[in-house]
Amino acid sequence: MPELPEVETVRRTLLPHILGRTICSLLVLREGSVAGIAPAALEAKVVGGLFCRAVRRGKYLGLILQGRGYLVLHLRMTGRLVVRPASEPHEKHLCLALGLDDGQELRFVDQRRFGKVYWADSQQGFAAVAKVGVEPLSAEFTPDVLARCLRGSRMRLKAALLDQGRLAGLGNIYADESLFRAGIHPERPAGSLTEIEVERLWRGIREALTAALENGGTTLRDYVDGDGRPGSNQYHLLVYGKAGKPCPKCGSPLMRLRVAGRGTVYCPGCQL
DNA sequence: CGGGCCCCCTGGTGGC
DNA sequence: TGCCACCAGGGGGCCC
Repeated sequence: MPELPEVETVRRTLLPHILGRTICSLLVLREGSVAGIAPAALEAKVVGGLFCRAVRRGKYLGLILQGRGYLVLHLRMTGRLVVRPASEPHEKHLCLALGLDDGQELRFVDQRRFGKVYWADSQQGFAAVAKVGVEPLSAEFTPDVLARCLRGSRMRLKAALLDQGRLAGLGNIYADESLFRAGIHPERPAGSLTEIEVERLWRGIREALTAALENGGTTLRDYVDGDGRPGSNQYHLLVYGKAGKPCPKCGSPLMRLRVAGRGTVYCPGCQL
């Protein structure tokens, strides 16, 4: 499940494959994967365009075509971006293929079909598609900013962390990892944290995301980077997917809850 | 405002 | 071996 560290890793690893390349063709195999624009209109926007930059906001990836706009992607659960020679057979769940001027294809493959491709004509358009809150790895994200994200909210804390309009890019894995690192219970009312707890949560979020980024993301099943390589952060997770196993801090069994419709793992001894 | 549920969707798992 | 219910979840929509 690509969250911020995975999408950022894709951005960094994909860039060398597409930078300076011109798009020669667009093949839409699954119209449902294209949102907000008709496939023919998207074709007119992208064919002839040159990749000059790639940006990320939360879990949204923006591949910038010089003087044209943003090819925006959201990978959702199982979306993958792969670069393959155009001569290679299509993947089973291929949704969209961009022919490049070096004989390669940039392919959007998505087994579960939740992923979406959008088009934005401008930076403002990109911001309107990728309408998310503060970037947790930016300098702008301070404990004070986190406090403002949570202040006055009676939502359960984990639900607030998953709310992309508040913080950009946390999904189920890193929400659990951040809360464990901070030692705070996922069901605490978001607005009930003390200043000290907000500071701990701020650090927990930063550390969980930074570690994941250093490890090239978490590969549980489907996620691979722009080179087709899995990440290794799954070997460094502290609690996600480890219900019943001993807590890495205190040894008591990790417990499982359902919060905001998501499976949630936490330590009843450490997270208060 | 927030919680709960459904939907989109496929493949893996476990029960019988 | 096969069939089937169930589960995983990002995000949007809907109702209460």
